[in-house]
Amino acid sequence: MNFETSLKEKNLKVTPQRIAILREIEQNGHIGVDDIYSNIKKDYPSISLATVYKNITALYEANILREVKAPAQKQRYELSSDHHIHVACEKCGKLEDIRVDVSSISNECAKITGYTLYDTSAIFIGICPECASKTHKNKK
Amino acid sequence: MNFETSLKEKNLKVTPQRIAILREIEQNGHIGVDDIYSNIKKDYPSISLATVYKNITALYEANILREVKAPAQKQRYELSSDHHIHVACEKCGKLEDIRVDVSSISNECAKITGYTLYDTSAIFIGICPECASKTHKNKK
DNA sequence: CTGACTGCAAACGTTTTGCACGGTA
DNA sequence: TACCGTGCAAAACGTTTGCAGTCAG
Repeated sequence: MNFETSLKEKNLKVTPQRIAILREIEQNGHIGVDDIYSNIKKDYPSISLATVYKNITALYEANILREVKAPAQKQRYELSSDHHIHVACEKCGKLEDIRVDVSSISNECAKITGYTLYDTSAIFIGICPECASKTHKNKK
Repeated sequence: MNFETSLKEKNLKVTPQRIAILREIEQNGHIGVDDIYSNIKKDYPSISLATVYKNITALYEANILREVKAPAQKQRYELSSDHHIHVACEKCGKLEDIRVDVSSISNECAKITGYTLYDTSAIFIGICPECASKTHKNKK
Protein backbone atom coordinates (compact mmCIF):
# COMPACT_ATOMS: atom_id res chain seq x y z
CA MET A 1 0.00 0.00 0.00
CA ASN A 2 1.25 3.42 -0.87
CA PHE A 3 1.01 5.97 1.90
CA GLU A 4 2.13 8.86 -0.25
CA THR A 5 -0.79 8.38 -2.54
CA SER A 6 -3.38 8.30 0.18
CA LEU A 7 -1.89 11.39 1.78
CA LYS A 8 -1.93 13.31 -1.47
CA GLU A 9 -5.49 12.25 -2.12
CA LYS A 10 -6.47 14.02 1.09
CA ASN A 11 -4.37 17.07 0.34
CA LEU A 12 -1.97 16.25 3.10
CA LYS A 13 1.68 16.87 2.53
CA VAL A 14 3.98 13.93 2.45
CA THR A 15 6.47 14.38 5.27
CA PRO A 16 8.90 11.85 6.64
CA GLN A 17 7.16 12.04 10.01
CA ARG A 18 3.83 11.06 8.53
CA ILE A 19 5.33 8.21 6.61
CA ALA A 20 7.03 7.02 9.76
CA ILE A 21 3.80 7.16 11.73
CA LEU A 22 1.86 5.31 9.08
CA ARG A 23 4.53 2.68 8.72
CA GLU A 24 4.62 2.22 12.45
CA ILE A 25 0.88 1.70 12.60
CA GLU A 26 0.91 -0.57 9.61
CA GLN A 27 3.51 -2.80 11.21
CA ASN A 28 2.09 -2.91 14.69
CA GLY A 29 -1.60 -2.87 13.96
CA HIS A 30 -3.43 -1.34 16.88
CA ILE A 31 -0.94 0.85 18.69
CA GLY A 32 -1.10 3.69 21.16
CA VAL A 33 0.24 7.19 20.76
CA ASP A 34 3.17 6.84 23.14
CA ASP A 35 4.28 3.63 21.50
CA ILE A 36 4.15 5.21 18.10
CA TYR A 37 6.16 8.08 19.48
CA SER A 38 8.82 6.08 21.22
CA ASN A 39 9.23 3.64 18.37
CA ILE A 40 9.63 6.37 15.81
CA LYS A 41 12.00 8.25 18.07
CA LYS A 42 14.56 5.49 17.59
CA ASP A 43 14.94 6.37 13.94
CA TYR A 44 13.79 9.97 14.18
CA PRO A 45 15.14 11.35 17.44
CA SER A 46 13.98 14.82 16.52
CA ILE A 47 10.30 14.02 16.21
CA SER A 48 8.11 15.64 18.82
CA LEU A 49 5.17 14.15 20.60
CA ALA A 50 3.04 17.09 19.56
CA THR A 51 3.73 16.24 15.95
CA VAL A 52 2.59 12.69 16.50
CA TYR A 53 -0.61 13.93 18.05
CA LYS A 54 -1.22 16.49 15.35
CA ASN A 55 -0.66 13.96 12.63
CA ILE A 56 -2.77 11.30 14.20
CA THR A 57 -5.58 13.80 14.41
CA ALA A 58 -5.06 14.80 10.82
CA LEU A 59 -4.87 11.23 9.61
CA TYR A 60 -7.89 10.31 11.64
CA GLU A 61 -9.91 13.12 10.15
CA ALA A 62 -8.75 12.12 6.73
CA ASN A 63 -10.11 8.66 7.46
CA ILE A 64 -6.75 7.07 7.01
CA LEU A 65 -6.68 5.98 10.61
CA ARG A 66 -9.35 4.63 12.86
CA GLU A 67 -9.56 4.47 16.62
CA VAL A 68 -9.66 1.26 18.53
CA LYS A 69 -11.24 1.65 21.92
CA ALA A 70 -11.11 -1.37 24.11
CA PRO A 71 -12.59 -1.31 27.57
CA ALA A 72 -10.05 -0.63 30.29
CA GLN A 73 -7.37 0.25 27.78
CA LYS A 74 -6.05 3.44 26.35
CA GLN A 75 -6.84 4.49 22.90
CA ARG A 76 -5.08 2.84 20.02
CA TYR A 77 -5.03 3.38 16.30
CA GLU A 78 -4.99 1.26 13.21
CA LEU A 79 -5.21 1.77 9.48
CA SER A 80 -8.79 2.21 8.49
CA SER A 81 -8.18 0.26 5.32
CA ASP A 82 -7.65 -2.78 7.48
CA HIS A 83 -11.13 -3.93 8.34
CA HIS A 84 -11.53 -6.42 11.12
CA ILE A 85 -12.84 -6.81 14.62
CA HIS A 86 -11.00 -7.57 17.82
CA VAL A 87 -10.79 -9.85 20.77
CA ALA A 88 -9.24 -8.49 23.93
CA CYS A 89 -7.86 -10.43 26.85
CA GLU A 90 -8.95 -8.83 30.07
CA LYS A 91 -6.08 -10.37 31.99
CA CYS A 92 -3.04 -9.48 29.93
CA GLY A 93 -4.49 -6.70 27.81
CA LYS A 94 -3.57 -8.40 24.58
CA LEU A 95 -5.59 -7.37 21.55
CA GLU A 96 -5.95 -9.56 18.50
CA ASP A 97 -7.49 -9.07 15.12
CA ILE A 98 -10.03 -11.42 13.72
CA ARG A 99 -11.54 -11.32 10.34
CA VAL A 100 -15.12 -12.39 10.63
CA ASP A 101 -18.11 -11.17 8.78
CA VAL A 102 -20.38 -8.92 10.82
CA SER A 103 -22.43 -7.65 7.93
CA SER A 104 -25.43 -9.74 8.86
CA ILE A 105 -25.65 -8.08 12.26
CA SER A 106 -24.79 -4.71 10.84
CA ASN A 107 -27.63 -5.05 8.36
CA GLU A 108 -29.97 -6.12 11.08
CA CYS A 109 -29.07 -3.07 13.15
CA ALA A 110 -29.48 -0.80 10.19
CA LYS A 111 -32.91 -2.21 9.57
CA ILE A 112 -33.97 -1.82 13.20
CA THR A 113 -32.65 1.68 13.69
CA GLY A 114 -32.91 3.23 10.27
CA TYR A 115 -29.27 4.24 10.48
CA THR A 116 -26.95 4.12 7.56
CA LEU A 117 -24.07 2.12 8.95
CA TYR A 118 -20.67 2.14 7.35
CA ASP A 119 -18.30 1.14 10.07
CA THR A 120 -18.03 -1.25 12.97
CA SER A 121 -16.17 -1.15 16.21
CA ALA A 122 -16.56 -4.56 17.72
CA ILE A 123 -14.46 -5.96 20.50
CA PHE A 124 -15.11 -9.21 22.25
CA ILE A 125 -13.73 -9.35 25.75
CA GLY A 126 -12.58 -12.44 27.49
CA ILE A 127 -9.56 -14.44 28.50
CA CYS A 128 -6.94 -15.62 26.09
CA PRO A 129 -5.88 -19.26 26.13
CA GLU A 130 -2.53 -18.46 27.71
CA CYS A 131 -4.03 -16.56 30.63
CA ALA A 132 -6.74 -19.16 30.99
CA SER A 133 -4.25 -21.94 31.45
CA LYS A 134 -2.20 -19.90 33.89
CA THR A 135 -5.19 -19.01 36.00
CA HIS A 136 -6.40 -22.15 37.61
CA LYS A 137 -9.80 -21.11 38.61
CA ASN A 138 -10.95 -22.81 41.76
CA LYS A 139 -13.93 -20.70 42.38
CA LYS A 140 -17.16 -21.67 40.79
CA MET B 1 -33.85 -3.40 40.29
CA ASN B 2 -32.48 -2.84 43.75
CA PHE B 3 -29.18 -1.02 43.90
CA GLU B 4 -28.75 -1.50 47.61
CA THR B 5 -28.75 -5.22 47.19
CA SER B 6 -26.15 -5.28 44.46
CA LEU B 7 -23.94 -2.93 46.44
CA LYS B 8 -24.16 -5.04 49.53
CA GLU B 9 -23.42 -8.15 47.53
CA LYS B 10 -20.09 -6.61 46.58
CA ASN B 11 -19.35 -5.40 50.09
CA LEU B 12 -19.79 -1.81 49.08
CA LYS B 13 -21.45 0.53 51.48
CA VAL B 14 -24.75 2.02 50.50
CA THR B 15 -24.29 5.76 50.41
CA PRO B 16 -26.65 8.34 49.01
CA GLN B 17 -23.98 9.33 46.48
CA ARG B 18 -23.74 5.83 45.10
CA ILE B 19 -27.47 5.48 44.84
CA ALA B 20 -27.63 8.80 43.05
CA ILE B 21 -24.93 7.75 40.60
CA LEU B 22 -26.56 4.45 39.87
CA ARG B 23 -29.95 6.01 39.45
CA GLU B 24 -28.51 8.56 37.11
CA ILE B 25 -26.90 5.89 34.97
CA GLU B 26 -30.00 3.77 35.02
CA GLN B 27 -32.11 6.63 33.76
CA ASN B 28 -29.77 7.94 31.12
CA GLY B 29 -28.23 4.76 29.88
CA HIS B 30 -24.79 5.44 28.54
CA ILE B 31 -23.62 8.63 30.19
CA GLY B 32 -20.32 10.36 30.74
CA VAL B 33 -18.69 11.26 34.03
CA ASP B 34 -19.25 14.99 33.82
CA ASP B 35 -22.90 14.52 32.95
CA ILE B 36 -23.37 12.21 35.88
CA TYR B 37 -21.66 14.77 38.04
CA SER B 38 -23.58 17.80 36.88
CA ASN B 39 -26.92 16.02 36.94
CA ILE B 40 -26.43 14.76 40.44
CA LYS B 41 -25.18 18.13 41.58
CA LYS B 42 -28.66 19.54 41.05
CA ASP B 43 -30.03 17.41 43.86
CA TYR B 44 -26.78 16.91 45.74
CA PRO B 45 -24.88 20.18 45.52
CA SER B 46 -22.28 18.92 47.92
CA ILE B 47 -21.13 15.96 45.88
CA SER B 48 -17.60 16.19 44.60
CA LEU B 49 -16.30 15.15 41.23
CA ALA B 50 -13.67 13.03 42.91
CA THR B 51 -16.39 11.05 44.61
CA VAL B 52 -18.05 10.39 41.31
CA TYR B 53 -14.79 9.16 39.87
CA LYS B 54 -13.99 7.02 42.86
CA ASN B 55 -17.41 5.46 42.83
CA ILE B 56 -17.45 4.84 39.16
CA THR B 57 -14.15 3.05 39.51
CA ALA B 58 -15.46 1.04 42.43
CA LEU B 59 -18.67 0.18 40.65
CA TYR B 60 -16.81 -0.71 37.52
CA GLU B 61 -14.50 -3.03 39.40
CA ALA B 62 -17.49 -4.57 41.10
CA ASN B 63 -18.89 -5.25 37.66
CA ILE B 64 -21.95 -3.19 38.33
CA LEU B 65 -21.00 -0.76 35.59
CA ARG B 66 -19.51 -1.25 32.20
CA GLU B 67 -17.67 1.12 29.94
CA VAL B 68 -18.97 2.18 26.59
CA LYS B 69 -16.25 3.38 24.31
CA ALA B 70 -17.43 4.79 21.06
CA PRO B 71 -14.95 6.16 18.54
CA ALA B 72 -14.57 9.92 18.67
CA GLN B 73 -16.46 10.14 21.92
CA LYS B 74 -15.52 10.29 25.51
CA GLN B 75 -16.00 7.40 27.78
CA ARG B 76 -19.47 6.62 29.00
CA TYR B 77 -20.91 4.14 31.43
CA GLU B 78 -23.95 1.97 31.63
CA LEU B 79 -25.30 -0.68 33.95
CA SER B 80 -23.65 -3.95 33.16
CA SER B 81 -26.88 -5.80 33.80
CA ASP B 82 -28.22 -4.14 30.73
CA HIS B 83 -26.80 -6.14 27.84
CA HIS B 84 -27.01 -4.69 24.38
CA ILE B 85 -24.93 -3.25 21.60
CA HIS B 86 -24.92 0.24 20.17
CA VAL B 87 -25.28 2.30 17.08
CA ALA B 88 -23.60 5.69 17.02
CA CYS B 89 -24.33 8.60 14.74
CA GLU B 90 -21.12 10.15 13.58
CA LYS B 91 -22.81 13.44 12.80
CA CYS B 92 -24.70 14.23 15.98
CA GLY B 93 -22.95 11.89 18.39
CA LYS B 94 -26.15 10.20 19.41
CA LEU B 95 -25.81 6.71 20.80
CA GLU B 96 -28.63 4.21 20.76
CA ASP B 97 -29.09 0.80 22.22
CA ILE B 98 -30.09 -2.15 20.16
CA ARG B 99 -30.83 -5.57 21.36
CA VAL B 100 -29.60 -7.99 18.76
CA ASP B 101 -28.01 -11.34 19.24
CA VAL B 102 -24.29 -11.38 18.62
CA SER B 103 -23.65 -14.76 20.11
CA SER B 104 -23.15 -16.40 16.74
CA ILE B 105 -20.25 -14.08 15.96
CA SER B 106 -18.98 -14.28 19.48
CA ASN B 107 -18.91 -18.04 19.26
CA GLU B 108 -17.18 -17.90 15.95
CA CYS B 109 -14.49 -15.62 17.36
CA ALA B 110 -14.05 -17.85 20.36
CA LYS B 111 -13.57 -20.81 18.10
CA ILE B 112 -11.04 -19.02 15.91
CA THR B 113 -8.99 -17.52 18.70
CA GLY B 114 -9.37 -20.00 21.51
CA TYR B 115 -10.43 -17.19 23.81
CA THR B 116 -13.09 -17.56 26.42
CA LEU B 117 -15.35 -14.65 25.62
CA TYR B 118 -17.85 -13.33 28.09
CA ASP B 119 -18.51 -9.79 27.04
CA THR B 120 -19.02 -7.76 23.93
CA SER B 121 -18.40 -4.16 23.09
CA ALA B 122 -19.94 -3.63 19.71
CA ILE B 123 -20.72 -0.28 18.21
CA PHE B 124 -21.87 0.27 14.69
CA ILE B 125 -21.04 3.69 13.35
CA GLY B 126 -23.04 5.53 10.79
CA ILE B 127 -25.55 8.27 10.27
CA CYS B 128 -28.88 8.40 11.99
CA PRO B 129 -32.03 8.95 9.95
CA GLU B 130 -32.45 12.51 11.24
CA CYS B 131 -28.95 13.57 10.23
CA ALA B 132 -29.27 11.73 6.97
CA SER B 133 -32.37 13.64 5.99
CA LYS B 134 -30.76 16.92 6.97
CA THR B 135 -27.72 16.15 4.91
CA HIS B 136 -28.94 15.82 1.40
CA LYS B 137 -26.47 13.45 -0.02
CA ASN B 138 -26.07 13.77 -3.73
CA LYS B 139 -23.32 11.32 -4.07
CA LYS B 140 -24.29 7.72 -4.51
C1' DC C 1 -16.73 2.07 67.35
C1' DT C 2 -14.15 1.21 63.10
C1' DG C 3 -13.25 1.10 58.63
C1' DA C 4 -15.05 2.73 54.47
C1' DC C 5 -16.59 6.84 52.06
C1' DT C 6 -16.66 11.81 51.17
C1' DG C 7 -14.98 16.28 49.77
C1' DC C 8 -11.35 19.33 49.02
C1' DA C 9 -7.13 20.59 46.89
C1' DA C 10 -3.09 19.42 44.92
C1' DA C 11 -0.73 16.31 41.72
C1' DC C 12 -0.49 13.73 37.64
C1' DG C 13 -0.40 12.21 32.82
C1' DT C 14 -2.19 13.00 28.52
C1' DT C 15 -3.57 15.90 24.84
C1' DT C 16 -3.85 20.55 22.86
C1' DT C 17 -2.26 25.03 21.66
C1' DG C 18 0.70 29.20 20.14
C1' DC C 19 4.45 30.48 17.99
C1' DA C 20 8.75 30.74 15.30
C1' DC C 21 11.22 28.01 12.14
C1' DG C 22 11.77 24.70 8.30
C1' DG C 23 10.33 21.87 4.39
C1' DT C 24 7.00 20.48 0.73
C1' DA C 25 4.82 21.40 -3.43
C1' DT D 1 7.46 31.50 -2.79
C1' DA D 2 3.42 30.38 -0.10
C1' DC D 3 1.75 27.66 3.04
C1' DC D 4 1.51 23.55 5.55
C1' DG D 5 3.91 20.95 8.89
C1' DT D 6 7.35 20.65 12.68
C1' DG D 7 9.25 21.18 17.26
C1' DC D 8 9.37 23.34 21.55
C1' DA D 9 7.30 24.98 25.64
C1' DA D 10 3.39 26.20 28.02
C1' DA D 11 -1.36 25.53 28.84
C1' DA D 12 -5.53 22.94 29.24
C1' DC D 13 -7.92 19.02 30.29
C1' DG D 14 -9.54 14.83 32.51
C1' DT D 15 -8.45 11.84 36.06
C1' DT D 16 -6.12 10.37 40.30
C1' DT D 17 -4.36 10.85 44.85
C1' DG D 18 -3.57 12.23 49.90
C1' DC D 19 -5.60 13.61 53.69
C1' DA D 20 -8.77 15.07 57.35
C1' DG D 21 -13.30 14.75 58.60
C1' DT D 22 -17.84 12.01 58.37
C1' DC D 23 -20.92 8.30 58.04
C1' DA D 24 -22.69 3.52 57.35
C1' DG D 25 -22.65 -0.94 59.41
